[in-house]
Formats: sequence, structure tokens, C-alpha cells
Amino acid sequence: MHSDNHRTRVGVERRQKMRQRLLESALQVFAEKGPDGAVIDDMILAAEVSRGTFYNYFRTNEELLLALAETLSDELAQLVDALVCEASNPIARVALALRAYLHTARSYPLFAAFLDRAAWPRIATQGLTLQQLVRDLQLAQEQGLIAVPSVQLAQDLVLGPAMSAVHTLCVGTPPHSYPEDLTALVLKALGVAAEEAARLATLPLSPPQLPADSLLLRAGKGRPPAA
Amino acid sequence: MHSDNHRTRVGVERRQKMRQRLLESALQVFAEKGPDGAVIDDMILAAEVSRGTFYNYFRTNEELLLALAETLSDELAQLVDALVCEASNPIARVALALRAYLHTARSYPLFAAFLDRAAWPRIATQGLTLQQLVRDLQLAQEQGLIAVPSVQLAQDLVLGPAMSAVHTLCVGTPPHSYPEDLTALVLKALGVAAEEAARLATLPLSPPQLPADSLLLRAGKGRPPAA
Amino acid sequence: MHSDNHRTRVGVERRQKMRQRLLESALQVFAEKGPDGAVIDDMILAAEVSRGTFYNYFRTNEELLLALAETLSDELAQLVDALVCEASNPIARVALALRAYLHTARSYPLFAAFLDRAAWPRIATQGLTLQQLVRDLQLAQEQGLIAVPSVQLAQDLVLGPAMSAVHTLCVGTPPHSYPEDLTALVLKALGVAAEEAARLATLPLSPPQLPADSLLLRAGKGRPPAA
Amino acid sequence: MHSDNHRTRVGVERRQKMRQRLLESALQVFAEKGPDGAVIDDMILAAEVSRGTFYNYFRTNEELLLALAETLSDELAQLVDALVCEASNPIARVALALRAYLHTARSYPLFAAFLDRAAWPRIATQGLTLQQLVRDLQLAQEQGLIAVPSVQLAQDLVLGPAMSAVHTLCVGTPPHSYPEDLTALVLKALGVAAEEAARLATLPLSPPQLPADSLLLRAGKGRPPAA
DNA sequence: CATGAATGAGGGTTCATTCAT
DNA sequence: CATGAATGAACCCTCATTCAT
Repeated sequence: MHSDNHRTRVGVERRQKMRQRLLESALQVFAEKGPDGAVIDDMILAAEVSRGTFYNYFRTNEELLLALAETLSDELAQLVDALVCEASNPIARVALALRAYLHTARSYPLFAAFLDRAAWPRIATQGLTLQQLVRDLQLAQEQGLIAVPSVQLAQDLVLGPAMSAVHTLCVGTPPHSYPEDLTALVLKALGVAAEEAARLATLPLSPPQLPADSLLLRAGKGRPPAA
Repeated sequence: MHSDNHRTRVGVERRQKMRQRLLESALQVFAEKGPDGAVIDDMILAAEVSRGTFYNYFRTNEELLLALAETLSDELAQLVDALVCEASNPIARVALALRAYLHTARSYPLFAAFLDRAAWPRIATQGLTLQQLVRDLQLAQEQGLIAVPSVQLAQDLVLGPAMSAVHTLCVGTPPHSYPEDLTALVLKALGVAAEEAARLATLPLSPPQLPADSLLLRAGKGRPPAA
Repeated sequence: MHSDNHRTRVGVERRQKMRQRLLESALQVFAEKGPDGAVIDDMILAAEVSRGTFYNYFRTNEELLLALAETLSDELAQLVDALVCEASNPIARVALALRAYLHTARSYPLFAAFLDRAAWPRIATQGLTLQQLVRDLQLAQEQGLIAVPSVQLAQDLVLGPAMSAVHTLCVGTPPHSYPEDLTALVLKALGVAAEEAARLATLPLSPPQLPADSLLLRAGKGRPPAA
Repeated sequence: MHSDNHRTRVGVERRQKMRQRLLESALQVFAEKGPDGAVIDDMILAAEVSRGTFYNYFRTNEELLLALAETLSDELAQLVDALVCEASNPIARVALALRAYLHTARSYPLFAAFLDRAAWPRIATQGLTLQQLVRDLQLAQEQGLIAVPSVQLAQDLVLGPAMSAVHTLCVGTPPHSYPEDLTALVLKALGVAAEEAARLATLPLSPPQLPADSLLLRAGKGRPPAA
């Protein structure tokens, strides 16, 4: 029958909607209270759903946190990939990714707060789209684009400042060029020559592309990304 | 009478002992479970004291955490100060402090784990002896020893990698020269010339001096600091 | 849809039931142990509910006590009002209210015990239906039906003996006419002439009317009110 | 030896002092927090003694409460007896006792607060010197000085208003003649003729005599008893 | 005796999870 | 599926009591 398909499809859509609603609320709650301070009551109050509904979608708060991290990770990966695919070499990709990450954190304060409170080390390590970045560092090293004693060290030199900068973005309003400044200096640490670092850190950045139903867009209400 | 003084002194000493015992256990527990996973029961089990005793010394777990952070901060500050006082200029002091921090983290895995789980951003920001480091960065900038767009940025470039490296130390065993390698690259990021960075990152480091009743010594049982 | 209303209504009813069950148990427990001796465990044991359920209805034991006092106060007020509305003048109403109060205390020993243990001064003052009584005393004074130096004094002369008599009812079995005897003498104290006092203290008292779901009825299982 | 006696005597005196100090503090604490809200910590803080010392004098808080009630009871009895011994007949003694009780409550607010919070029904019944009053009521009835259906009823008509008046004294400042007014009306309730009641309620009241080390005097700092 | 640290039972409160409607 | 009441384990905190010094 046709109506069965219809019923099913409508049902699936509604399920998606509810799931997104929960993720959206979760982002706000986790950003505000941190992963250990947030309790299920906060979630259902924020989402204005019943307790039972929560459990129809997630079995624990931890599972919700992971789902949220995964969703954000995917969106971020999309956003970064769109930029990075244009780039010819690995170190340029690293520079673009780092800047995109910081710009996103600045444009979406909830995202930044979430990263600042929840991400480290629980999340950052395990997923938040940094796999590609690590691979690019590896390639850059192999291709002689950077000169570091070890790729591990390169990671600490990229991720550490990134993390720290997210915190800075959360508690203050650093100058407009902060992402680019930081990127340039990080590249210098990796052994890129000063002029090349400056160039790579200021490559034109096409405006971020987020899917229409993006969590960041919905929850963030983001400030307009810097012109 | 003399006995009153004696009684008082003995009492004070015993109180100190118990307090240290609690701090010692707390370091282990916080290192293992993190500040949000640790409950008071963990503390009193680890310290083998009664529940009431806990409350005779600390009103909440949070207060214990702060006391612990303060104690560690003080010890670390002592340790760093002893090294740093020899240094002639601010940027050399930054290099020494960073290396000392990482060496300490490597020598005392409990300390590293504590930092990795508890320190960011709850602790690192507010106290863990980084005040001096921030001041030195400021001075270095003023004296033209480093060249960064802002001191805030310099902070992110020092503290971020430090934090990240502590995590690396916790989960793996990077090469022996990791602290020096990282320090050299961080200095390069700050604008120090490569040779000067290498020199500053390998200044001789006198062995760490900890007070006899040091928490690190007692709780850490630390590996022998690398020769 | 109709089912939503139904579901809601059923839910509300069940909530009411549970609340009444808790109040009923609370009356027994408070009557037995007093407001300061009763702990939440006593409540949940008596009501045979879980600890969590208690907190779904009341946040603290004190809040339960207040809710109970309010409920009893309301029932008592209803009961008294039904009698008193027949009365033509304020002093007659005072007499009827006083007698009704004592009869109720005698008919419902749990109520008496509760009053004896909990009521003074925590409850009596603030609510237990005595507002009307105070107003009637005021009116009586204004209309010259009683002659006392102050209404405050009149209050002490009515409420004091009432309270004291409740205690007497709790610990012994005074003669059948105790409420009427006491009422007559109290009226005399207020300046009512002896014969008039006797008359007012023995006006016919229609049988008490309690709502079907009355707490007194359910918890008290009351002795049959004296014929 | 003589010194042994000396040592013993000095010791006994010091014990008395400490005991009185504890009782004095206890009166303040019980008056403020009530018997169920006061904890041993309150006592030792108020008395500025150590925890151990408390237990050298009283085994529990309840025991302290009883000792305090007994002490106050004794002092009150002394005070009342001194007045009452002059009185020729039982009903005059009742009047004097009631007035003395209320005057004392007014002069010593801590005493009044203690009675208001602690006395009923825990204390009043069991000791606070009302034995004599009950006996006098009995005698008065036997001698035909009062006319009440039962002595029990007479008790409720005297003690109830007394209690209630203490509360009134605690929360407000009734007119100066309140004790006498109340006494006169109570006597009328008991069947004393109006003029006789007025006369008995205004017999001259010699100033209260308290022992030099009276608890009331020390703790109360009493307002000067009304002229 | 005075002291105050140590103890642990008792009681309060939260919150994740289940389940009947 | 959505709902929200019921549950109880886990935690937090207080405070009476003991006891070595």
C-alpha cells in the first residue's frame, strides 16, 4: 500500500526532527554546564520534551554527548573539506583547517563554549575532525614542507594552540586577525619560512558552507562570520 | 606551663599530617577519575579515613581540589623559581619554566594525569604557577626578545602546546628530548631565531629541588628524573 | 482528540491520590513523633512509597508539614463554618467554634495528637482556622457582647484553654461535657453572664460535615462523634 | 591534710562555675533555636568550651535541657514561694503565682522565649513548678473558693492562658497591666466574683527575690521588673 | 579535667532509569 | 511514540559520641 510508505516516511522525518531538537538543546546545555554538570533534566527542560522521549532517542547522557560530538564533527569536517579541497599541498590544508576551526569557534559561541568545556581531552582526541589534520601533518613532513622532530610534536604544536585559542575566544574578544596570526606563528614553529607562513595564513577563505539543517546554524544563531 | 605549648604543637603537627594524607590521596584519585568523577567516598577510601574526618578538613570536594591545586602550584613554583632565578633574561626564563614543567610532568605521572584531567581550564588559568610565565612573556615582548602580535597570542602559543604535551606524556612515551624539542619550536613560533631557540631550549637544567615533605615526592614516587 | 483529555485527567487524579496518601501517613507520623522527630524515612515507610516519590510531591519535611496543616485547616474551617453560619452573633460563633474544635479533637485522636505536638506555636498561630475566631472576638467586643481589656487578651483566654484542653484530651478521657464546660467558663472569663454563657455553650450542635475524601475521616477513622 | 580539702573545695567550686556557664549558654541557645534545633556545637560555641568539656557535665543535649528546666523551675519556685507564703488562701496564691510567672516572663525575655519554644508540652507538664499551683487549685475547689466542674478543667483554664500569654509576651508588647488583667479574667472563669477577682489580681507584689547566682539574673540581663 | 581530632550512623537530596497509560 | 509518575542507588552532609593527649 501507498499509505504505509507515507506513514513510514512521515514517521522517519518526525524522528529526525525530534532528534535534532534534542541535539540542539544538548549543545546549549553542554556549552553552559559542561558535560559533567549537565543532567538529563536540563536536556528535557531545554528541549521541552518529556523524560520518556529522551530515552526514546538516547540511552544515556553520555550517548547524547557522543552523538552531539559526532554531529558537530561531521559538520565541521564538511565545512573544512569544502575549503581544503582547493588546496594543493598538505601544509596549506593544515593552515586552512586551523583557520576555519577558529573562525567557526568565533562565529558560533555555543560551539566554542562546548569545545572549551567538553572537548578536551574527552572529545578532541577521539574525533573532532582532526584525523584529516593529523594526516596532512604527516604528509607535510614526508614532503619536506615542515621540519619537526616528530609528527606527534607537530600535533601538539597545532592542537594545543587551537585549543588554547578557543578558550581565549570564549573569555575575551581577541583582534580580528587572531586566527590568521595564530596560524602564521604555528606554521613558523613547524619550520615554515616566515613569508611563506604569512602567505599561507592569509590565503583567501571562501565563506563557510553549512547544510541547511546544520546544528551550528540552528543552535548557534551564529554571529555573521567575519567579512 | 610548657606542656600547653607542647600539646598545641603536637596537635598542629598531627593536623598537618592528616591534611597531607588527604591531599596525597586526592592527587591519586583526581588523577585517576578526574575532578568530576571523583566522589568523597573515593577520597576517604584512598586515605583510609572516616567520612567525618574528611569534613574536618575540607567542606566540599571542590575545596579539596582547590587546596590540592594550590599545593601543587606552590611546589611547582618553588621548583621553577629555583631554576629560573639563574636566568638572565625573560625569554630564557620562559624556556626553563616550560622545560621544568614538562620534566616534572614526565617524572611524576600522577601529576601529569592530574593536569591532563583536571587542569584545563579549571585550574591552569587561575593558578598553576603560570602567572610568572605570563609576566615573563610580557617582559620579553617589551624587550624585543620575541615578536608576536599580542601577548595573549604568545600565551596561547606557550600554554597550548604545554597542555597538549602533558596529554601526550600521559598517553605515550615520547622521545627523551621531547621537552626540549617542543620548547625550541615554541620559541621559534614566538619569533626567536632558530639557533638561539635551540640554545635556550638546551641550557643546562639543574636537578629539581623539592621540599622534603613535597606532595609530588610522596604521592608521585616519581620515576627518577631523566639524567 | 478525546484521549488526551482523558489521559491528563487520569494522571491528575492519580497524583491527587498519591498526595493524599502521603498526607494521610504524615498525619499519623507527625502525631506520633512530632514535627521534629519525624524524618522522611518515617513518611515513606508509613506511606509505603519510595524515597523518590516523596520528593516528587514535597521538597522537605517542613513543606509536608505545612501542606498537612493547610489541609487540616481547610477541613476544620469547612466544618466550623457549616456550624457557625447558623449563628446570629459573634460570641455564639466563638462558642460553637470552640466546641467544634474540641469535639473534633476528641473524635479524631490523631488530629488531637497532631495539634498537641505540632501545633503550638508553629501552626496554631499562622493558620489553623483561627482567623475567623479572632475576627469574631473583635466583633463581639465591638458589639459589647464581651468585656475584656483587649482583644489580644481575649485571644489568649480562648486559644490558651483550647490548646491546653487538646492536651488534656490526648492524655486522658475527661468527662463527656468537657468541651461545653470549658466553653462556658471561657465565656465567663470574657465577661458573658453565667446563664448566657451556659446557654451559648450548649446550643445544639449539628453533626459535623466532612467532605467524602476528608483527611480526618480517612486517617482518623475517628471514634463516632459523641452523640 | 588540709590541702586536700582545699583542693577538693576549689575543684567543686570550679565545677559549679563551669556547669552554670553551660546552663547559661544553653538557655540562650534553647531560647533562640528551640530544643530540637539546638545542637551540641551551638552549646560549646556559646559557652566557649571544648566538646569534651560538654560531655564532662552532660551526657546528652536532652540531659542539658532537663537540667536547665530543673534549674529554672527551682528558681521560679523560690521566687513564687517567697511571694505566695504571705497569702492566706489558695486562690490568692494561684493569683500571685500566675502574676509572678508572667512578670518573670516579661522581665526575662530569654526565659519567655525558652518557655515559648521549649516548654510545651515537654516541660510545663512535668516540672516547671506548677505542682504547687495544681495543689492550690485543688484546695481552692475543696474550700469552695472557686466553682468548676473539675480541677482538671481549672488547670486548663489557668495553664492555657498562661502559656498563651507567654507567647504574646514573646511576640509583642502588651499593656503593662497584662498580667493582672489576664489573672482577673482567669479568676472570673474559675467562678470568683468580679470584684474579688479584681482585688486578688492586684494585691501588692513584693519585688522578686532571686539568689545572687541566679541563672535568670545572669543570662537574662533582665529588663528591670516593672515598677 | 580540658581539649579537639576521629569516627560513623543517620538523615537529606539528586538523578538515571523504568514502565504503565 | 509521548508522557510523567515511581523507583532506589548513590551521594552529600551533619552531628552525637568517643578517646588519646
